[in-house]
Amino acid sequence: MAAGDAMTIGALAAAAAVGVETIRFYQRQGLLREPARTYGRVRRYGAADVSRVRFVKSAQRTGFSLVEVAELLRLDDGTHCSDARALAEQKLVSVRERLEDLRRIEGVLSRLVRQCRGARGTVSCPLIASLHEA
Amino acid sequence: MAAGDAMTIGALAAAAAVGVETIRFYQRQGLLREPARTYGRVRRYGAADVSRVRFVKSAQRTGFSLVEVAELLRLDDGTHCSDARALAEQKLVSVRERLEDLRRIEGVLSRLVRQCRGARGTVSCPLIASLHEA
DNA sequence: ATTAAGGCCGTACCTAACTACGGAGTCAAG
DNA sequence: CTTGACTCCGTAGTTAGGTACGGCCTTAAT
Repeated sequence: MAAGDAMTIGALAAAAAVGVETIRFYQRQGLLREPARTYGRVRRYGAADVSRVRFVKSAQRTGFSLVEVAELLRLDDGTHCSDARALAEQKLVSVRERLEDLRRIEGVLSRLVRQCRGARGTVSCPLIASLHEA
Repeated sequence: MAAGDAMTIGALAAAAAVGVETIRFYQRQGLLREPARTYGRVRRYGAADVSRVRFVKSAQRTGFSLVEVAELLRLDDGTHCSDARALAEQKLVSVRERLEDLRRIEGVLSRLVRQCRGARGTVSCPLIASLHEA
């Protein structure tokens, strides 16, 4: 089936590499317009819908939540670059915070593993002991 | 109230800096033993329970899930250091994976923000455009 | 005309770690 | 012996992002 202008929900899902239920879910979330239907009430999608779903997935990979993706989609007319940038800057701050957290955890964990490796004959496990103290 | 051996659930929660409901939740999860009760069926906790809740919180800050914390508590008798270490090594792997993801996101996001800042007079927003492409 | 594949819908379920609620019972102080 | 703070319990709700189900309907090909 061509990704032209008469795709079923299954074809759209395949074209965008997501599940059918994901499309229905995005619809409920307002991330995707309700498409035209056949007389039998079957949804018909077009190429623009494929782009839109791909945009959502791409934005997700870049760290945006679905609520933020919805916001980005609202700003997607070229005239709101500074608004979009503000959203990205905010996101960057929170990403950096999570990054710091994770780096701290990585540091603690790798130190503990190292101590455990060299702990032959120690009375108690350094890892467990450290969790009791902190 | 002293943190001795006749604490109510509220006193334990305060001593460990968590909510009362959190204690009940940990109980249901098997992270905390069911304590002795008064004749009126009110729970009575001791100092050991404070330590245990603090251990849980400490392990959580170190990146372990509650299921993993339960495992660590099972290993907490000094004779299972290599098991505990294996758990920590596994966790370290997943933490490093998340770190890589987050670093990638940070890179993409900071590049996009930079591009947006210098995008005076560009036709379309570099941030939005990039999400359409990727 | 039949049939198989796929679409329709509402609703429930999933993980994780809590958090909230409500009506009844308990406890300690005064 | 009353009052008010606290605790009891089971159950339901929260967030995020889906995933699954099941009974019926539409569509396309044979």
